[in-house]
Amino acid sequence: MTAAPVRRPRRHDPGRRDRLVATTVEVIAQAGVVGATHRAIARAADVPLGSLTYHFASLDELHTAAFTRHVDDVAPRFDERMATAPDGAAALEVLVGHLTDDLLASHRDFVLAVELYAAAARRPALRAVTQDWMLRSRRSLERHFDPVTAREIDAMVEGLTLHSALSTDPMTPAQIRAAFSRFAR
Amino acid sequence: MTAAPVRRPRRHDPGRRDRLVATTVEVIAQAGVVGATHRAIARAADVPLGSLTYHFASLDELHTAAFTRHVDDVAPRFDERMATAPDGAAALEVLVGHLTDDLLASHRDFVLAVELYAAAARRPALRAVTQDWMLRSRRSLERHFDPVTAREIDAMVEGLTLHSALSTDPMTPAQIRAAFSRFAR
DNA sequence: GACTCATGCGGACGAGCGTACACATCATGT
DNA sequence: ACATGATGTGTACGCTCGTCCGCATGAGTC
Repeated sequence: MTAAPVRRPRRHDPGRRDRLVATTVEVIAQAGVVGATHRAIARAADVPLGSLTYHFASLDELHTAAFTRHVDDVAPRFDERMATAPDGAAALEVLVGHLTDDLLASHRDFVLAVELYAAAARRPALRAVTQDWMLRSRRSLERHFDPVTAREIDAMVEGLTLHSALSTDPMTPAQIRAAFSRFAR
Repeated sequence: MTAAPVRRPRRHDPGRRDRLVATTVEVIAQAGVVGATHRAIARAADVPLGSLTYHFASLDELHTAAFTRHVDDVAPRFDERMATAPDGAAALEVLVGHLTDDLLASHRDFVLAVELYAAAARRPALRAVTQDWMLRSRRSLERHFDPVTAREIDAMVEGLTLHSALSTDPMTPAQIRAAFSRFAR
């Protein structure tokens, strides 16, 4: 009797490519771009190593696809929240919620943003992804504010996000609200 | 006649440790933390590979020393500039100059900042370095503004830096000046 | 001048990496 | 039923990496 070789059953898996991109986003969030190796991603997605080079020509391409996906996931949600605010004052209040509830709750999104910025500083493809994200945020804010103000608010959101995520002494919701109230008409 | 082995002359080099830290800062600025390997740093500093492990127990320790040095280099300069401003209005104008002249000119400092943030999200030692930097910036701003406003300005500087460095469409000095004027009393 | 030890040097080791590729499998069109 | 090509799998290659370590050197001390 020959021992049956331990063999993972072959799997027909349409949409694996998409699933790999989604998994890569999570691996980057957990281990950074530096930790998002072919092998780490393959392990996380439970696929063989060779599957990655089949679906993506290079690791860079996979990273880029992951960041692009993340932006395409986050930007529309932000836009939707901006769209539901009836006026500028409500929009500012949405921003307060965005910074207190969402971002503080998910270290994940902060890591993804900052990993993208660092990678974008060195890789033109990712710089384009970042610029797209910034532009979409500004467009969402322009639902309620003029372009110049929208840009200032966008910068403020970025800065407060950083402070909230890395500070020992996070700002209170009241302080954040006060900061945004500078932009009220 | 035996060929003389090509041998770099041994060098007595006091302060090599400091020089290695300084070199590491530059390598990180050029190639990111990911590119700041023992070998890359040794090459840049023109020292043999073994010298790095002699002076630093691990690569992490060297990276941390590099970021610490960078903060100790940048923070006092910012504080000095704030100290020379006679009043709040002048301080805001210093910030405009800081964002238009200094940061746009040196991609270097932007890369170092964003690399630090990304690394800090994962490594407690670097998080402490980042928090120290943030605190010192706020203290500098408190020379002219109350603590709450100082914090808001600090966040705005951070956000505008990001936008200036990564945007296709950088803000004009006039726009930056207008943004900071929201904090004038 | 002899001793000592901090410092400097170069090579080596094992691990993990990106990528390539030969082969297995199966959905699909005929 | 068969052919075909897209998809899935396992393994191997060459490379770079962090770290280690034996040895060389020479400044400082007596």
